[in-house]
Amino acid sequence: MPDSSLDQPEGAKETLASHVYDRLRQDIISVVIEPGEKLHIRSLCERFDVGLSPMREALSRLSTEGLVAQSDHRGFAVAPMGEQDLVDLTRARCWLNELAIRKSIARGDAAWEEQVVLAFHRLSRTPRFEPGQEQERSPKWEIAHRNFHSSLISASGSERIQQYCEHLFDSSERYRHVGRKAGVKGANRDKEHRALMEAVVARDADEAARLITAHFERTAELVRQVLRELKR
Amino acid sequence: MPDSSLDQPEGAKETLASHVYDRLRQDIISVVIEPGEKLHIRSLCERFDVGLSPMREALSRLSTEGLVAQSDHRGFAVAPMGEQDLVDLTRARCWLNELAIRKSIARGDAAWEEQVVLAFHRLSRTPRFEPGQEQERSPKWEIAHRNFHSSLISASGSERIQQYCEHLFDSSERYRHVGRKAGVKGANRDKEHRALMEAVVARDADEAARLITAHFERTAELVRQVLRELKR
DNA sequence: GCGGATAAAATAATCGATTTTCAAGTAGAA
DNA sequence: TTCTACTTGAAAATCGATTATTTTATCCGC
Repeated sequence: MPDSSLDQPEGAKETLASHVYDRLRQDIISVVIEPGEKLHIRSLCERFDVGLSPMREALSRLSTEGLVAQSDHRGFAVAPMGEQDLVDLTRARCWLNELAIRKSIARGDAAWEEQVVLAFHRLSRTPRFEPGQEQERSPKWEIAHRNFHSSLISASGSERIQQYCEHLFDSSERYRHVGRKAGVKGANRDKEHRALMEAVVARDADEAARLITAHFERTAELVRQVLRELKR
Repeated sequence: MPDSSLDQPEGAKETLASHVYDRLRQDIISVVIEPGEKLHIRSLCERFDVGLSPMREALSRLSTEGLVAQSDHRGFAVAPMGEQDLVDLTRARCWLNELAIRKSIARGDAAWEEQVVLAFHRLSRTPRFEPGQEQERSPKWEIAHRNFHSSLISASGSERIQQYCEHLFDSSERYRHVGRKAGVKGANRDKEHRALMEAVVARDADEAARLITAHFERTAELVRQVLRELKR
């Protein structure tokens, strides 16, 4: 029985805990659940139709990851979001990705270069929205976007650095979703991606570093404005 | 209220899960449990005298942290160690700490400087070994050591970057313990720490970056040799 | 003897009842 | 009225039994 990702992607193999972890994680990142919201275990169990143990395990994992805040004997809550946190996150993201892309350009071979070009191509060919629903971003686009950014730094020479970058990417995704919900458009995102790809092909580390930082800071700036308005 | 790690770390407040997490974590970092060793839940429950749920929760947290490897339906095992992993880890550590110390020197104020000086002083005043047992490193020294390295990067401007650095520090601690067990001496470690402190006070970013990288690479080199011999 | 299928044992994952803990609300005293 | 001590209800944490899965052992047919 090959698991067909159509009917039951979370079919037979995975553990319930893993499954529920993925689902809850997605809900938090997509801001389906509000930041700061209390996570009552019982309600979650009901919602996902599992027992306490797997639910608890999922929450534990998410809490070491920083998406959920845990305090002993007082349960779990979705990690709060705020302007200060966004500043912290954006800095870490800029610095780490700049570092990683420089190292990648220095160490990456032709195969890496091709990987970046390919990832860019796929991203540019993926529509940002599903033909039906214009307000929800296409999951396919999100995956392609993720892959593109991942490819840029995949030759850095340290698996861990990449892991950290991906972790930061996911954390940012939460903020991007807040922006999207408020109607912020990433207007010339495509152009920025193209420029990044071209800098890689040209092996221009300084330019790539400049671009990636600008790319992140521009997005963060848009979200910051939304956060300011929400607070009022 | 500094933690009373002497009398009763497992006071009244913590949950069992948190407590057992701390204990197991320490055992893994100190290489009391061999890398790669299978972690049979039942045995662990017996060992720490808790039920399955808290044990499972502790293991879950450790697995997102990377100290324990989890595979669905096949249980948990201590994360393996190897030369390749050490290379990856050391690179990440050098790059991230260099970055963080540069940012700290650029942004840190006088208070930060004083903090570094103080942390160094305390470290230099802490004996590396407990007067009785010469082969086990003093926990107090380890804490002071950790604090010193933490202080160096505490003005970087991003909480997350610091968290990553501390995470890497802990991962390295495992390798250092392997070295220590094999009788490797960190001969002029003290001198290196002093030089780092002085570079900070002199606000010499290039020198500090050079020193921190050298510091990590030297330690890694010693451990690498031990790993080579163990493999044979 | 060897390889593949089947059965048995071991171990992980899950559930739901039970225990423990926290905190909001209430009553009594100053 | 205000403060403290007690009560009580809600929620989290834990346990041990049960279920599902993997791994090991065994048995036949070749």
